[in-house]
Amino acid sequence: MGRFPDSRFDKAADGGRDNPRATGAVRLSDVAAAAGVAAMTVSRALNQPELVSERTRERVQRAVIETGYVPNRVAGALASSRSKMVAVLVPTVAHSLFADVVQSITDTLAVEGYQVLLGLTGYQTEEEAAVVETVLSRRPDALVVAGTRHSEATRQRLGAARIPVVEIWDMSDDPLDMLIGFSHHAVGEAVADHLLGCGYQRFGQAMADDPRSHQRAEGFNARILAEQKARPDAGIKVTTHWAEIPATLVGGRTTAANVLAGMPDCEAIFCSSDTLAMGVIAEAQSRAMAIPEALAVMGFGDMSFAAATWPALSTVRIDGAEIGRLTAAHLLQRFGAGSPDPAHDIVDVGFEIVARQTTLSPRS
Amino acid sequence: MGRFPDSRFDKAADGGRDNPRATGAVRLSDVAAAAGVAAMTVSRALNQPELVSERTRERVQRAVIETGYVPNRVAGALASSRSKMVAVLVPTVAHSLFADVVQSITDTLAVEGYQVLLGLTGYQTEEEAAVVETVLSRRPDALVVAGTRHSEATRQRLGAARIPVVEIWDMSDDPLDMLIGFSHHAVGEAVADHLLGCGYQRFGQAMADDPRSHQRAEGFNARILAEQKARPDAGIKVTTHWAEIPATLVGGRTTAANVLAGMPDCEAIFCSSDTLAMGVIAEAQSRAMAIPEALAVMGFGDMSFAAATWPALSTVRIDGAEIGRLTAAHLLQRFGAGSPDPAHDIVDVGFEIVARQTTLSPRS
DNA sequence: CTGTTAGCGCGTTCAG
DNA sequence: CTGAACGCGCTAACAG
Repeated sequence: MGRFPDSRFDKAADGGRDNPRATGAVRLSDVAAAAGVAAMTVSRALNQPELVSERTRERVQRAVIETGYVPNRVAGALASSRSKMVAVLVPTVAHSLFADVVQSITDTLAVEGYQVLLGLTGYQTEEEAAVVETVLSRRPDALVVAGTRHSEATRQRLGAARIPVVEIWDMSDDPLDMLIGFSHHAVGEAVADHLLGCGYQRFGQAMADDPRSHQRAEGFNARILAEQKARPDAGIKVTTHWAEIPATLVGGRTTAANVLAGMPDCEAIFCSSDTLAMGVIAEAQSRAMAIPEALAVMGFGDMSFAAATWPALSTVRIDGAEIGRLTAAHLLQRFGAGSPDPAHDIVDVGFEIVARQTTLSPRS
Repeated sequence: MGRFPDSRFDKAADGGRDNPRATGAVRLSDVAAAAGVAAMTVSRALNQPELVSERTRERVQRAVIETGYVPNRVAGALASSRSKMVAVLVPTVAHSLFADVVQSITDTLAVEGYQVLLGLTGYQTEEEAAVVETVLSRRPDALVVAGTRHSEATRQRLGAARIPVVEIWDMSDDPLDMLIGFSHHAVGEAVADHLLGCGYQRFGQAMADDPRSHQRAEGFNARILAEQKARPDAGIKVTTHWAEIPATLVGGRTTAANVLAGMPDCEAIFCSSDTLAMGVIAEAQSRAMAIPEALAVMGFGDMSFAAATWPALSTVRIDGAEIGRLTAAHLLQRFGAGSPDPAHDIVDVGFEIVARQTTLSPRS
């Protein structure tokens, strides 16, 4: 009582209601009374209208509007053990890649009446464990998590939760449950192959210092080194520089400067994200280096904007929106809301240069 | 039963538990039994440890680990009518401005044990109404909403919800409850004053077609037109072009092209967001127009990255993170977690060029 | 400091 | 097609 200074938070100030209660909110039974039916009938009229006669349905709807009833899904969730919430765990939402994922999942689930419970894990496994626990305490109906590297505690909790779990944005031989992702190592390889195919020989990397960027860098380097061995006299070389996370334009610019300081004749720079690529491009512009004539820039993420801006910019494209949509579709399928078409178990994540399919593998 | 094809979703397959139940999850009473105490004691040991003797507390903690108990906050929320959730409603999360807000609020609330229920409203009042209703059905403890223009239905529901409501990112003479914002009209005016002060005379605007950008454009135009009247022979002119939402780099580039087509001698362009500004800069670069010598670019949002990239780029800066932190701080204060310092009712939203304070005005 | 009782508001189940 | 009883898992309020 009186936790808040102003009267609107005093529960006693419930106004002219007949039966003032703790929350002061309109309940199902209030609507039922107004409509002259049982509470259960109101519940049905709202959730399974087809089971209720049209006449009662109308009376209920009128009563709902009259009373200003807003269903209490907390109670509903407890009674039915279905929360209509999906937890979405991403490292950060302040990065366009993940922001797009969250946007897309949210939009898609909203259509089916699901809501998103957001969990931001940072890039640390430890923090993820804490977020997983809090999030699971809300009993979401499903959980989407970016990344496949989890602490043992997280794996256990996620297993015990007995809900569909979808790992996205990475590859794994041992998925927790379902997986919609791709190999970042393969992305790096594909980028290297592409650039080698273009005839470039002196490469720089401007990579964010996060686990998945490291994988892309490794894939890239592996291919470059292999080519060095295959053609030892071709003058192929590569240098890698790291940008602090979160990746920013400034970070991209600084890292580009570092790359060019160490390798002034660098021909092409591979960046771990679109944001960094923009920074690299900025640095190039400020040095009056034409793109891509003097310096080719390779991004990662949905760089359609950059591609349109600098037409010659090559880009590995992963459509975050599309990943989101697929994710949601699969979740819904598991919920029984979609068609159980087995063909949907094969997912093309939408690479432009790299195209790789992953299989949904429900835990046995 | 059997809604899911694989057995892990069959509730009967509860395994070797002594007392298989609907959800199959460990309950408070299970922990209580394991610890040899009453359920209530476990609840207290977890939520108000200071009220429990150290010895029982330890026994409980051991039992929690043993059983792998994850609290059910759905039940907790129903019983206590405190959900420990804060709803955050923004038009989109696929825009750096709002993504930063969400990131910041989430981080800050997490420290106090609150979680974010995300609601994406699009830019439409109508959609907002629907999102408000669904979100309120989860009974959040508070609600943060971007913008001050709401439908009548929304205003009513928000009022009836009897929770703290914080409007952010805009100004209003008639706030629903609390308000942490600023006037977009004033931002436009300040930008115009700044550019006029720099001696520019021929202005373009590249604005996103959303309500708040319109306000900034109006403020800008109002000042420019006033100056025109004051100095009719100074050759001051202005042209405004709109970019489709969501704002993209490509949109910025296209809009810049439109501006320059209609006003080839344009000296300065005011953009409604950092993203559009980046696109305008790109277009300028591709035309070999030096920035800011040939064309000055003015952004809006946290363009610290761009400022570092193009040092001469002027920018009205609103620190999204800071807004978030303030917002959260105020929420927590209302929750009783912060000090009820009345000085906190005055908030500086952190403009660099425009500095304006707003007052928190709890509804009477 | 600990335990007991009685709901929170709704959905499930089974009768009518 | 509609209704009544019961319980989801937890916490408020009180009693010891």
